[in-house]
Amino acid sequence: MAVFFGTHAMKIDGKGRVSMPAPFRDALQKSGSPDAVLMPTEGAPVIEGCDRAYVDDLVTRAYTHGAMPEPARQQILLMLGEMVTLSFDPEGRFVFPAPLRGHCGADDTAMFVGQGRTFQIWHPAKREAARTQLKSQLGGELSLTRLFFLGQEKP
Amino acid sequence: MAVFFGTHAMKIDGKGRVSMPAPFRDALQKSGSPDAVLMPTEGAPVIEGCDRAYVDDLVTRAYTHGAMPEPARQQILLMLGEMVTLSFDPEGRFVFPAPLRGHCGADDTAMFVGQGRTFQIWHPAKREAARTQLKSQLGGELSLTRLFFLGQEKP
DNA sequence: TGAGATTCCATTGACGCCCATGAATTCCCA
DNA sequence: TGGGAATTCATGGGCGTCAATGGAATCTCA
Repeated sequence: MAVFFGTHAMKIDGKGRVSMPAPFRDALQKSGSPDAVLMPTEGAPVIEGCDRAYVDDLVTRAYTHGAMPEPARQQILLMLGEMVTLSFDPEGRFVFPAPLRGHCGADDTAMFVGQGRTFQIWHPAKREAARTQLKSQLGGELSLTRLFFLGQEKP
Repeated sequence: MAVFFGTHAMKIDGKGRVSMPAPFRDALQKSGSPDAVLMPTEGAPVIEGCDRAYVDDLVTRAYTHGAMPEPARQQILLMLGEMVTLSFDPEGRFVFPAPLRGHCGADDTAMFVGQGRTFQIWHPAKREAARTQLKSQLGGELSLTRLFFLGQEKP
C-alpha cells in the first residue's frame, strides 16, 4: 500500500508534462503497483490520485455481492468512467491530461498534496484558499502529540 | 481478471469497424482471455462488454445447483442468447455488429466507458445525458477517499 | 461472379524515449 | 568541519515509435 504525504509544487511544461514528486514516485514503486490513476473530484477544483491497488480494491468490493448498498456501487461504477491511468516516462514524468488540468485550473504549476492512501493535485492559489478555510473550520491547535490522542478517541 | 476504467471515444469507420481502446485491449490481453463478448443492455441504449472469463463465471454459477434462485438462472440463460463474441483484426479493431450499433444508436463514434469487470459502449450524447442524470440522482460529492469508505458500509 | 468480410499496407499525429542542462542536496575525505 | 565531488532531481527539447484511422487488396461463400 502506497502512503503519500507532504506538499510539492511541480512545473507543468509546454508539452503538459509534470514530474511526479520523488517521494510519491518512491511510494508507488515500493507499493508494488507503480501505475497511478487520476480522477477529478466532483464538486471541488481538485484532482485526486492513487495507485492501481486502490482501484482494484474498489472494483473487487463493487463486484462482491452484499458488500455495499446499491447506491454506493453505482457511485463507484460511475467514477470508474472518470479515471485515467498515468504512464510515466523514464524521468518520472506523466502528461497531465488537458481535461483534468482544466478541472483543477492548474496552468503552469501543479501542487501535489499527500492524503495518505491518495494524493491531490491543486492549482497553488486554490489549494492555499482551501487549506486556510478548512483549518479555521476545524479550529484548535494541531500538534503531533495531539494528533496521536485524536486517533484514540471513540466516536 | 480484466479491469476496465476510463472513457475513450473511438471512431466507427465506413465498414463498421472500431478500434478497441488500447488500455482495454491490454486489460483483456493480460487477463489471459483476450476474447471479448458484447451484449445489449435491456431497457437502456447501451451495449455492455466483458471478457470470456466473466461469461464462463456466469455459466458456472447458472449450472451450480442452488447457487441462485430460479428466475436469476432464467435471466442468465436468456441473456446468453444475446451475446456476441468479438474477433479482432491485426490492428486491434472489431466489426461492431449492426444490430448492436442500432441498439445503442452509435453512428460514427463509440464511447467506451470502463465499469470495472465490464465496460459499456454508448452514443456520445446519450452517455453524457445518462451520466449527468445518474450524478444528480446519486448526489453528494465524489472523491477517491469517499469512495473508499463507501466500500466499507454494510447495506 | 459478386457482395461481404478479412487481411494487408499507408498516413498522421500524439505520445514515449532519449539526451542535455542546471540546480540543489548529499556524500566523501582531507 | 569545510569544501569539493558525485548524485539526485526537476525540467527542456529532439526524435522515433505506436495507436488510431483510412483505404486497397485478397479471400470466402453463396
